[in-house]
Amino acid sequence: MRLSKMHINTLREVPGEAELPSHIFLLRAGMIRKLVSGVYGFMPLGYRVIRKIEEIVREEMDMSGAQEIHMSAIQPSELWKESGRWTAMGPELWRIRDRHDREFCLGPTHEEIFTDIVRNEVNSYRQLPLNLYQIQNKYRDEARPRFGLMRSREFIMKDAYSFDRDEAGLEKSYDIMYEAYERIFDRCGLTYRPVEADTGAIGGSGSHEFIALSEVGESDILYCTSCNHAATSEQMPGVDDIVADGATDALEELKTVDTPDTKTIEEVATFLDVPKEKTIKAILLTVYDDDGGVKYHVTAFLRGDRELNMIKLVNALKEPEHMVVMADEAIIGDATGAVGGFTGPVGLHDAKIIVDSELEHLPNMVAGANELDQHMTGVNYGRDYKADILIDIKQVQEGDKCPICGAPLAQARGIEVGQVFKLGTKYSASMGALYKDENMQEHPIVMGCYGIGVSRTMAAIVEQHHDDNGIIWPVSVAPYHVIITLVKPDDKEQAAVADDIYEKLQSKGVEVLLDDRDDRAGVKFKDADLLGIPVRITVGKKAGEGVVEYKLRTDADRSELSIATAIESALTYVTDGLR
RNA sequence: CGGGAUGUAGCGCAGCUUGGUAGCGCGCUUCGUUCGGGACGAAGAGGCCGCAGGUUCAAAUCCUGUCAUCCCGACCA
Repeated sequence: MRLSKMHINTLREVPGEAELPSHIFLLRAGMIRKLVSGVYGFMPLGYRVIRKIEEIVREEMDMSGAQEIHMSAIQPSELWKESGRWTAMGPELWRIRDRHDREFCLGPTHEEIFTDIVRNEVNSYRQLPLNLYQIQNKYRDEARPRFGLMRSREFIMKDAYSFDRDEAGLEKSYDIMYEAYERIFDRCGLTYRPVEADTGAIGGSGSHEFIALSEVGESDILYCTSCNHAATSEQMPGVDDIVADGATDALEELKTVDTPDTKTIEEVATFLDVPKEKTIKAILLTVYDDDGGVKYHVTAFLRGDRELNMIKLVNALKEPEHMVVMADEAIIGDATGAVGGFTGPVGLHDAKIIVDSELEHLPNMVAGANELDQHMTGVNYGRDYKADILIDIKQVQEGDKCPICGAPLAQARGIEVGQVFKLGTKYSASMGALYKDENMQEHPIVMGCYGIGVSRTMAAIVEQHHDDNGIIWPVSVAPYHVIITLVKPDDKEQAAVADDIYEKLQSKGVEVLLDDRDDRAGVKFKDADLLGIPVRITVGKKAGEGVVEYKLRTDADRSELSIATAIESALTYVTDGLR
């Protein structure tokens, strides 16, 4: 492609809306353009990158035995009501109506659709296992779209669904997808880590997220420095501190003490001169029903220095996440006897009491007395209060113990580029996707689902591969492999050499951009760097002597090579980059 | 959904306090000189100053409302 003919518009200045490198450079390079908040279009070079990523995904999916289909993004509400997610998904589900006032949604994911297809078309165990996938636009009406392609309301996703006759089959399908995902992200040039993940609203029995490591990522992960166990910070199980300091045996008497103006854990601990580990923190929540009415109140208790993990709490309550919200202190106080800042587990009423498992073993704690300016000391689980639910609800943090081996955990941030789920029979059972076995017995099909955010992967690649001057695409996803910078397009000798290299590389299957624009050399160099084309061949002054300049985008050095050697080097580099 | 900020040319911004003919830089067009790391000069084109009300002789500027965009938080298959 000749740049003089290509529609491209690079920006010298950083658009005000962009904060992150991926967002800034993709906009500046003219690869993406925003339509409205969270909705982007892809321009020629950007769309080539998307297609490269899609092609890698396709190759690996096809090689893994999956078959590509294409379903509509428009989905009838009936299917979602059948699965129960029409209400469970909440406002993120992008709902639309047709002229007959019939309800639809723009698909945020396609479990319902694929389950529907399969229940209509699969009857026999002979048709299993089956893995269907598509690459298509998804819609989620995000509360807060951010960072360009990183969190958008419309995005490109590959979603795959596996159908097996039993758990053993699912395990196999899951492993195949897991391995395909490793190959896909390897080929995209990403540094990533698969981590154990929460199964969220989709439900199911097991899941991994593939996290592209990046400081700007929105996902928090924890990984063990010793055994390599890794999980999202929401999912990492807490390891309870077991206190065995002798005091364990001697349970103190329950006493109420005056603690004026000590609403925070910090203040209480300081006032009573005890470590925060000896205190109990209360968190008040309200669970709402579908009509917006109060279903019941919840008081959650944790050791004072801990943070609540909302995901664990919601999972323990078995309620849809968006129905559980931090409570209005005044309302919940009247209903349950809690007193803001002085809430404790002793003497509450009309509230579901959920207690972090750690507290079961911690003796003689300090907790709110449910009276203004008063706390209790010597609070012991079992003797003084009991939980409706006693379970791990604490947020695990860097330095906490690995649940597998006990070594300290390290924390990292990253971008979730893929996720694999073991769905089990959640959808097949509720939607009646059944197969008959050899004995004419009907069973629900055992499902898995597997997603890759294609457009988000593009952003993640840029986050990991850029410098101050622009993007540095890995060869595998670069919009073009080689850019020939023709310094003086009107110099016949230079133009001839550039054309020669252009033709020769293209004939070998290399994708080449020829920068024959009537611009100064500096402008072309800056653009080449911004666009991130892996190999640059500059045809300039010495073209007449058969010498050109060869430079890799990853590399600061340039070298002068003969035309033939430059072509050979480029070809080798590109071939190696494509593996 | 809470908090904060911003809407003026394709992009980046000034002007608003103190109302009086719409500005700057980049980009774009033309001409000339330049020509290997975002050149220089000259001449141009390009605006419902987000939108709607209000105050006023007069509103980009003051007031009210509204919409949009971004940031922090909440939320996030």
